Amino acid sequence: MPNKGTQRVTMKEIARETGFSVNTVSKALRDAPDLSGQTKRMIRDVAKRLGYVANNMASALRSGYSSVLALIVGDISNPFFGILCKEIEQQAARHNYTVIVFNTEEDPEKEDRAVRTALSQNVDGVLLAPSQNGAQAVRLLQAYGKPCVLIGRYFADRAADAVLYDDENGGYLAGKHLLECGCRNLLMINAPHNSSAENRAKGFARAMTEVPGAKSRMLTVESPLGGVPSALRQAYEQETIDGIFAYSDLFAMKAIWTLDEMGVEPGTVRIVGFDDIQSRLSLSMPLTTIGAGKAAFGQALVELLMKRISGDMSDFPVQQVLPTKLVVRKSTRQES
Amino acid sequence: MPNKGTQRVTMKEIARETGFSVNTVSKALRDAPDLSGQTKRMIRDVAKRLGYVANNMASALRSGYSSVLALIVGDISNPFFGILCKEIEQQAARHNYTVIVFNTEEDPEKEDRAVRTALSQNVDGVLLAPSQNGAQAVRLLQAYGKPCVLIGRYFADRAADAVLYDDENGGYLAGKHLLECGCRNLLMINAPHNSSAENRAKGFARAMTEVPGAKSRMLTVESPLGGVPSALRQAYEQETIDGIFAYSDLFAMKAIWTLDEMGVEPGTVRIVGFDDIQSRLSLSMPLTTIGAGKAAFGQALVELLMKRISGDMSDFPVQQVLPTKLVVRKSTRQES
DNA sequence: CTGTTAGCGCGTTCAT
DNA sequence: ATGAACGCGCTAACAG
Repeated sequence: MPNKGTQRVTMKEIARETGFSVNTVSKALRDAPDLSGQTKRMIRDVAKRLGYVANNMASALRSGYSSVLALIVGDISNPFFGILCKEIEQQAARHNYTVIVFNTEEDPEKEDRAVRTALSQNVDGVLLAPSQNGAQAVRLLQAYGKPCVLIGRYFADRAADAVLYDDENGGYLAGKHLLECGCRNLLMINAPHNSSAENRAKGFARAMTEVPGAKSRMLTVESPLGGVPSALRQAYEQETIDGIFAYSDLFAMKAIWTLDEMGVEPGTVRIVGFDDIQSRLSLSMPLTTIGAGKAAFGQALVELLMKRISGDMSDFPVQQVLPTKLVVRKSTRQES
Repeated sequence: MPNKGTQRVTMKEIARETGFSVNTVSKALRDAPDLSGQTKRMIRDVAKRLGYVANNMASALRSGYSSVLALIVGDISNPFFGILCKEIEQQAARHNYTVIVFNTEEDPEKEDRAVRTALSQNVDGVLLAPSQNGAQAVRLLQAYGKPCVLIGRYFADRAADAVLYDDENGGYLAGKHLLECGCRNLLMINAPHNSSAENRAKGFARAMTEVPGAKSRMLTVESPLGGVPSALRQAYEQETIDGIFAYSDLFAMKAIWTLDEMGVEPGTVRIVGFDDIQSRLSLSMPLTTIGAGKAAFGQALVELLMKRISGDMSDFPVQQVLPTKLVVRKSTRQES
């Protein structure tokens, strides 16, 4: 076992080198207010010279704060979460925090393991995109008094903090846009039961009521997308479709490609997605979508969690809602 | 400060509850070989009943092993790294390891900070996708004796472990395929100076030598992709182009969309990318590409790092190369 | 098989 | 303004 992981240079050595006590070294490096500037400077110079790197485990063990957050999502390779992960990591870094990532695959057991591992790592807080059964994970975290903010979803009891998109409005904007494009036979391809899927469907349905003669159906497809092609083929054969609202941009792209493979003339079916991942990926998808700021989202998540960690907040759960807006691209424009 | 992050239940309490010493509890929970099965079972039952969660910081402080890895990449929101991150997280979990993520934005300063933070978190090892100046980060890690495996790139001295794709062969396959499609005026859109970009270009150039009359140019574009459109427009105006080999699928998609915006007839220019991100993202990009297994890549990275951590390996640096293959899709097929 | 002793590196508390 | 003593929770090394 050659690499013991232990730091080479410790405060003890800096103390020996400078003649001060370990305690004084500790204070100097943390910029405590009751030390002379000269002492601080000297100690820091020596620390730098020796290549001192703080041992966060020791500091965490003693202080009770680890400066680590957990990010628990279904699938970090999903571009939406990838973008979000980056924003979160950067916001966390601003607060001198580090981020551990877990994938749950939407599997309650893996989610549970992720939460336990996070607790075991003494994370100061958790950002959780819960699976359908995620309420259990939330209860576990709450039982351990660990601050937790939900990502984009909430549960019926609304007992946990959450940062959300205005899904209902997003769904409404999507439906309204498709109707304004002249579509009358609409299909929503939705994800399975969760709060954001429900609200998007609700807003979409509301838009439908505003135009007489508009017909719409809904199709629910298991993530991860495997079911889109067959479901869409079936729906398309049953009845004509001239507009699709998809739960996410990934669903929408799958739909576009499926229609292409089915030989449907481009421009026949207008499509709207959700998330606007393309604006950040340079993926160049010409897809109309419901945009929702991901930088603001990540920032809101981290800020809320930080407030919970520092404890300067009332104990009532907070659900913060971020606005959504329509972004028009080629997938709903007339093919000329 | 209401949440001290400290675990509620400690080994001490389990010891009190069971009548055993703290040490015996520790051994039982770690499944040490020198305890009676009965004792172990009893202790574990009590631990479970009390909801015990191990405190990994304390364990790490004492043992010198944190069971944490650092993953340092340019941009985790890049789908390639998103997919890789997921693979790595899952492989790490198999070894009871946890992954901390850092984004460097290809900025040497951020890269340096990431390495220092990782050291400070006592990670047992680092997986690093180095920036152009990343050799410095590697030296820092080596100076601290911290195991490190490079992701997809290496430096001239080859002094660090690395897992690589067979970039040279990938470039060759791409070039050969375009030539076989009948293209004779080729363009490679490459990323700035790094080992994988160079090797892809080398293989591509080799393919060009095999067909008399084939003409090819190379264009180098700064990541993150911003420059592709203008560079491509300029190149296209200068001279005719009937085939493009792009450094990555992201570059390729940007190129496709740019050509579309330029009003170039679809099918006029055949395009080959690199990475095959679409097979994993369900992104449904009909893009011919050089495929390179990402599951195998993640696994090789983690396995190699684990071997370094456990120390059962010779000290010579290892460069492991994974095969690449051609994946033909619509972007190089004849538009009928 | 089980208990005792010691200490990982640091922060807190109190004394000076 | 600085230092000494103590302990965070756990594991290593030994003793029995």
